[in-house]
Amino acid sequence: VTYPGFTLRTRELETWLAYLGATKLLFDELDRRLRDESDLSLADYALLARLGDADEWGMRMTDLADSTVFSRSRTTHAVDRLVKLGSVERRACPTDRRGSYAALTDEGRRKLETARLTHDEVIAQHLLGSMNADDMDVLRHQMEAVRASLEGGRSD
Amino acid sequence: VTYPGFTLRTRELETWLAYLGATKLLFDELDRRLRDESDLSLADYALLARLGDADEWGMRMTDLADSTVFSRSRTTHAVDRLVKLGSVERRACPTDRRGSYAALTDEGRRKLETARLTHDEVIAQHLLGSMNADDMDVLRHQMEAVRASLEGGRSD
DNA sequence: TAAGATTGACCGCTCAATCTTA
DNA sequence: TAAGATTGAGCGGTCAATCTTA
Repeated sequence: VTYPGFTLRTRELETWLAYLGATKLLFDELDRRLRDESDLSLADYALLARLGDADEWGMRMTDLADSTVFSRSRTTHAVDRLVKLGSVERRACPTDRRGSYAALTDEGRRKLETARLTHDEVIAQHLLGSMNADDMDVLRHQMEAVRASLEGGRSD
Repeated sequence: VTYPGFTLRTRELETWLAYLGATKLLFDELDRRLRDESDLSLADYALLARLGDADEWGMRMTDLADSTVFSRSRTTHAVDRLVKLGSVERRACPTDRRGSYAALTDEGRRKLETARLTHDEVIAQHLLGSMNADDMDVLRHQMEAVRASLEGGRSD
């Protein structure tokens, strides 16, 4: 289907442009609402949400980076900021002295609970608002295919 | 369907996370390939591509900003950089002396032609690769609904 | 008074280099 | 020698302030 030295057809280009534009608007809106209402960027929220799913010991930095699709250095910088803000704390890794854990503080957990309301509301309203269960399944499968097609590269 | 004080269900959350992760991977890959092969960021490419669709006079800065979903100031900064690189030139607006036009130079047009190959290849391979025409229509309609739900806010 | 556009300070992200332990 | 993680310089984007013309 696809080859070097080739050009997108009209339907393909329009699909991509619709996806690009809508996605930028959605991410920007979500980021803005989280900043306004919880003083958190979308990237910060993604990190806290991941840590909220982990147990009380938190997660290894590398796992946190992988699960958010952030680079290692970005994860280090962002976690450092969240530590300064009091939402996250670091812990040594008992089994591998190169390793480092990040975990939510009580304050981080509270902040996450509040921010989740904003986050879920924006996603429900603007992304999922016009979709039924079938639409969601279609979108999810499409996106899983995209991810499968790309997985394996990332690092830092 | 959606209200404040509410939480995403499993299917909804998984749909969003699949979309978020795949989109980040795709945008990062596209940005990386454009930088490697054409020395252009994805944002630069979006601007050049829009100018490439305009006539030889180019576009007003505001129209360029709106069509790329960038803020006005970001558009100014980015166009300034592209002018320095020789891909874009500025022109005065004859009918409104507040206005400013940006247009491709010959070099910009050449650069766009090359970059378009990379751009289209990545999109065709990783986004559209596993879709048929119906899938594309579904995705496009979903994304148009998202955009409609968000349109009207942006400025700077 | 508002619209088009720009400016500069600040901040987060990327990249390459570095450090430490496996 | 490689893996986990961090560091700091450089750069692009945001935001608020500003300038000019409508």
